[in-house]
Amino acid sequence: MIETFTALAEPNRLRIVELLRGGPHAVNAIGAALGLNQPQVSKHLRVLKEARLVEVEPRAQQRVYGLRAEPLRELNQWLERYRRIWAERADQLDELIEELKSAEQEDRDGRRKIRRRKR
Amino acid sequence: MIETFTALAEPNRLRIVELLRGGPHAVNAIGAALGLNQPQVSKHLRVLKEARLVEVEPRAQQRVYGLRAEPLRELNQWLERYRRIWAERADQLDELIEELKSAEQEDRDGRRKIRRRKR
DNA sequence: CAGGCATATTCTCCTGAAGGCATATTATCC
DNA sequence: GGATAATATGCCTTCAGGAGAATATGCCTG
Repeated sequence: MIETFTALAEPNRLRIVELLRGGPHAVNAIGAALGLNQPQVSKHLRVLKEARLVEVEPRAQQRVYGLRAEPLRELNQWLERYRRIWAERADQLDELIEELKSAEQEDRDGRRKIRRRKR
Repeated sequence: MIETFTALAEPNRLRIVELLRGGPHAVNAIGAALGLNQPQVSKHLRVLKEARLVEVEPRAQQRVYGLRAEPLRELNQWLERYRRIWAERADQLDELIEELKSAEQEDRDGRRKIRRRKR
């Protein structure tokens, strides 16, 4: 998971991935499309390959790179575990704020101190 | 998007996010749970906050951090655009390999050269 | 097999970011 | 207001990794 995030965190690498979304490309095509020189493209592709985000197919002297499904599926699964958070309309702390407001309400007729509860 | 990936690419930051999945935590609680000293926790939280992945709620002297939904939704949307790839059973290059096999088939009774097509 | 392509690798330089430690800041309690 | 707790910030050092240029490797054609 970390490796996937790391690979996608680099701007040019993300651009490469976005480009490959349209289908497999050869190295020089990627460089031409994104205005990168060839060695950097190869290096970025290496990282992406190690993260298993792309795979290669030799085509004469060219190497055609295409996206792999697996890490994207894993990313989806990871995100799935957070669905409870992003599917609900409110953020986590909104509920907490509600709690606080009720607490303040109770405090109306008492001391102004707020007790902590996290251990 | 890049900012989200960058924030999640750091191991300790990812651990913090995973921890916060269970609900909001105060800074010291995070440090205790993950074995990090306080300044690093604050710094990581700063990055996460700038990436809008977390938000703060003051609670007396403590700061309670909780996850925000928005970037996770954006991540889901981003991933959605790749659904065509990871939803299908095969990777991009598998189709290409099929093409190649047919091409070789044609070459059986001709020259052995393979024409490129990507410009 | 010589020559030319397409790609990969190596080396060096340099910037950015993470960790550790000390200190500043903010809020609470007495 | 002074002491204390919780957190944030600043400084320093270290290290990973990205860019550039040169070179190596592999493959094809004549």
